[in-house]
Amino acid sequence: MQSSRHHGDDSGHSLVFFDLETTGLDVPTCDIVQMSAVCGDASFNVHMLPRRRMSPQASRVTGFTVQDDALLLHGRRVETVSRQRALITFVDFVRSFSRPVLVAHNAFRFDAPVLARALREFCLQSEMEHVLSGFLDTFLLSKELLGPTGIRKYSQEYLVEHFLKKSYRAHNALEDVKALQELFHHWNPAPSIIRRHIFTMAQLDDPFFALPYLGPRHRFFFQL
DNA sequence: TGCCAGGCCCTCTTTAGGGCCTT
Repeated sequence: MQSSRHHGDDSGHSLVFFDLETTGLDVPTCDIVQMSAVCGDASFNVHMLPRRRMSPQASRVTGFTVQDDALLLHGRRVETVSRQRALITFVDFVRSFSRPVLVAHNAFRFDAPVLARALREFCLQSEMEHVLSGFLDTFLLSKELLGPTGIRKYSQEYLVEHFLKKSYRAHNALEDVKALQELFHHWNPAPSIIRRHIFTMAQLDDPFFALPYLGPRHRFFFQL
């Protein structure tokens, strides 16, 4: 039975902001090294040792390196849990909320498919699908929400600086999710816009699902 | 050892190229 914890929007969804730090940007092959989430005051944060080496670019951006089978953050060892344990506890965290939606910046292209692949490896995808109402991509949502305002840059770091007038430790997953939650509450988008941008894990593998995210030209084409 | 993507969008476009977003 699910708990009734609810920190969400007016449509009854709990918005669980999440972020992954990984060994690189290659969605089909990268490994997760940090997984963080926040929903209201509840937070989740685990580190895990990657199987593949960190790309130099990812190390430079995140500060994570691997040395002697230990994960280091800016040269300091951080505690890790097994990848399976990390994913099981994450599913449990998500399960503790009412009608949870996992929210991330660029979730559709990056965080959601990387998470789905990791869950699939440990046969946890169907369990997560059962628990989860869907994903929400704040990158795509912000384009619709802010496009008419003339904003031309949609990186999370820029949006946080622009709207919240502050900088933060970007690329630390826990700091990223806290900033994203604050940014989202600052925007306070209408439930209708939120609902329009929610997608399920199954839809990640559905080529036709890309339709709602296609640009005006494509949308016009399909309306013909 | 050494290096690393992909798909959409925009425009000085469509016989293309470059930028963005995530690490």
